[in-house]
Amino acid sequence: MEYNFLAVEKEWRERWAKDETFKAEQNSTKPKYYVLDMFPYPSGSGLHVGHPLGYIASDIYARFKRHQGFNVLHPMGYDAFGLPAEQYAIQTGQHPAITTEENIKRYREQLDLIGFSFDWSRQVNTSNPEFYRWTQWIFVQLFHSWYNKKEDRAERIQTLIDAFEQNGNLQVDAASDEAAPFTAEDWKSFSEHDRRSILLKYRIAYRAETVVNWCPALGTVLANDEVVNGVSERGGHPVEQKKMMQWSLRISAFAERLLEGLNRVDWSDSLKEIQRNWIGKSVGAEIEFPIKDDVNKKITVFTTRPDTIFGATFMVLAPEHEWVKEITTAEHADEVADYVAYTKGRSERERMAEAKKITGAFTGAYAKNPINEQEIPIWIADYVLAGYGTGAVMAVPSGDQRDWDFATHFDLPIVPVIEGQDVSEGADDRKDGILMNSDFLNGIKVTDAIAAMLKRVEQDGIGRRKVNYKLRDAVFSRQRYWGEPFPIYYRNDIPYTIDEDKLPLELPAVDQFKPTEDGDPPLGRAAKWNWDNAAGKLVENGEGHPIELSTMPGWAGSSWYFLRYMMAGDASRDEVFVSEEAVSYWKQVDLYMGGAEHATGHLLYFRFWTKFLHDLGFLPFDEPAKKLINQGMIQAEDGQKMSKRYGNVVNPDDVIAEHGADALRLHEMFLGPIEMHKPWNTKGIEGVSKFLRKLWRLYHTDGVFTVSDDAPNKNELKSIHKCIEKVSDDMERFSFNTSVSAFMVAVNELSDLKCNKRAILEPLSILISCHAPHIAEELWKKLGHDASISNAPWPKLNEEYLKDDSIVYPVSFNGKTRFQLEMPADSSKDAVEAAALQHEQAQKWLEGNAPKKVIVVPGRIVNIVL
RNA sequence: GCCCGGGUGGCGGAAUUGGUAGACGCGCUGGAUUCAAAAUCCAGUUCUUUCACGAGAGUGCGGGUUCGAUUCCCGCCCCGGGUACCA
Repeated sequence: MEYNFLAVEKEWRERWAKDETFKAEQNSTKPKYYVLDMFPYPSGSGLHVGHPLGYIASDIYARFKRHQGFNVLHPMGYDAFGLPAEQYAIQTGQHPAITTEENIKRYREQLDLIGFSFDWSRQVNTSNPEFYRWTQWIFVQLFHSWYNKKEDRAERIQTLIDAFEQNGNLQVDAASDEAAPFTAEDWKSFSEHDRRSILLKYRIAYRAETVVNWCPALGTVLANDEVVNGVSERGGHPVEQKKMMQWSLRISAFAERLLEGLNRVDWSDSLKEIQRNWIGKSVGAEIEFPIKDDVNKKITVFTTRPDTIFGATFMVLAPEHEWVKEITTAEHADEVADYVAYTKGRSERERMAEAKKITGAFTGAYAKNPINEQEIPIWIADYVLAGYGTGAVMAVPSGDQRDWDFATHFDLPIVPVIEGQDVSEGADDRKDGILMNSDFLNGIKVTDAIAAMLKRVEQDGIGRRKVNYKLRDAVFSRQRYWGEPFPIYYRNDIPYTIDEDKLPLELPAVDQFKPTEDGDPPLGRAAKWNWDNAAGKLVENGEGHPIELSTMPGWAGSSWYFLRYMMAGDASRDEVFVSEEAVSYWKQVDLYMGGAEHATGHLLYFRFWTKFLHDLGFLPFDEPAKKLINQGMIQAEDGQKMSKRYGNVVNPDDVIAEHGADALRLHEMFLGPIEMHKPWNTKGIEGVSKFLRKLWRLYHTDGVFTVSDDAPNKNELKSIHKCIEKVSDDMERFSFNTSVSAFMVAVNELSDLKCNKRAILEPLSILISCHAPHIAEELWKKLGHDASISNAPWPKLNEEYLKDDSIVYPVSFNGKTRFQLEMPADSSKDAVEAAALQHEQAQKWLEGNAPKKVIVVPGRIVNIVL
């Protein structure tokens, strides 16, 4: 009988579910191993064959770790809040909870077919109140915390209040919005309203008027990583810049630690590099330039090259800079006002599209170079960003291309300050060389000149060393329905948190999912969306206090979900977001598998929340995932992206119906290295199907299961141990494509040897069981085992069996292989050399001459140099 | 522009520390089995040249180091990803 994959796979799916084979132990003396996949957003179109690629790879590794005796946590869940379900709801009136539920059901069916070793008892669903109760709870902690720069950690807001009561805010070094200075006496005299307003500037979850990416079509704000090329990532709608009052999270306070932590995790270099660039650290100085006609007024610039200050021939302010109006002379007032109006009217898209267009206006004012008193004109231009540094730069056209372009366009002087600097065709930003035209820095190397200038700036009191980061605080509110409600109500416009024991604050019913007529978010439609704090419950609108109408963004739940999986279904699940016992046993994720597209979104926020929760003492680690692998994308066979739009989607269900789940798993791995993008290949699956049938035949004679208990011979042992060595090594390197070929080699060899011996076939089925678990379980059962193969110990390599009696040496002349020479394995170097030179073929190449040199690498090669 | 990856047969890819380039699979060619097909099995398959034995070339291109380079170094070209006035 041929292998009936349909029956076998169904049988094992059911048995694994019934026996809870992959349930992680909660109290275990075994070492733990945590394998996590990025959980999917359950979309309406279901999974295509590209989606499970990473899940298959992580599943193989999870199974391998089980064979090695680890207590493996390998969970799965759903990132269920999100825009598509809401867009669908707006169009159809169908509640997103219902469509989400249906989509989850479909996802689960598809996932189950593939034979993953997930522990479903721990599944999470971010849109479930049982889960988002804790997302809201973490938000409450973020609200009641501040960032203490002196201690370099997040702390409870009470330590800040204590500090204010003792010394006011003068001695406090916090990551905060600008707050006017006050003393302890002042603080004590403030009203509650004033105190709360001040504290809001310090909270890690704070509210502030910020310039946000507003998407009118979606009716919401978007985070920077949700905007791609000036349009929304989802839907491709135009995005404009708008000033709005929004909730933000103070991730920028963690910038340095987010950067430093990258050195302690085993993530791909490219991913770390993306995050480093996104965080964008630059070390330099702030230097003050007094204004010529008002020396008390100083413009502060940020520069990473203070050594080039003698090349600063003009100064540029962002059009939004607070002093533009004040310093502009009457003569240039109209021109400057026109330019400011022009830049305001430009959308983000236009700005990006016209990035090369050089525009600007002269203010008529001059600044004094604080080092040499030279007067330089002050311009405004939108190539200087208001939101970065100080919103003003000293322009050094000889060393900065943007300044060079600007100077060339407006005919401003360009002064080289480094010997050999060529500024005829463009700026020359060399970081080596000797300074010139630079007064006391002349003749000094760039690196030393930077140090010397920093010292001078600090001595003269005209500036300070300064580190800037590109990383902006994360806008945390969305004007949408399908997200976590903020556990916040407003008393006199001041936000207050809802008591922790009253959470979750569940999403209210609304008649429609659109914004209100007044332009309020959909939650503005809820009839009962006010809070009575004394009673601790929702009340009719008009009573109590209004509740926040925005909801949290899609990445809220995914920033901490990995912790929730650690909680088994025990009682403490309702008491804490994650218990101390659970987190001290499971600790960090050991292997995280997911797409690189989350580099600047999820993966940054996930690290940020972990650091925050660590600071507050909830977690014994501050990096969530020790190792991370980015699986590549599977493209359609035509090389395009797999998408409904192109009609080139391959559904795993169809592949499984035709070839089985084991074949799908093997084929996806066999396509190539896990991190690489690669096209799907429908034909290629025949190869792995054939392999599975051949494997089956190894255990069967004329369709009847036949295995012998005879002792294996040398060749058989060598074959299986070669496979053990190769596959064990491949597992540790996540090289799952090469292990598939190792299985094929072993099965081909054992078929040739007509081997049906238990001592060989038992370890073989264990080796294959991570990749092709269904067939392996069935063979294991036929071999007489009652228990699942998934806990069978991994076969042990015995190197004795790999050794050969003889070695075939390739003999090359001048590096070109000419013939083979078989020698006993224990032959000495000299014996190999002598045999090679005496070989009849050697004579032909030597042509009677003596070789110049003979190189013998024992066990490897012989090279004869003529 | 800048920063990361990558470039190997008709195709996907292998070669882990510098040591026989092309494992394994797909495709293709020929054969066995079969009434026929499916399935299975056997042989071949980098290119050029040769009836063949063999010989020559060959890992994007050009140089270098080395007895020996897909692997290390220098300079270019192309493809993919990230980022974009971040001073």
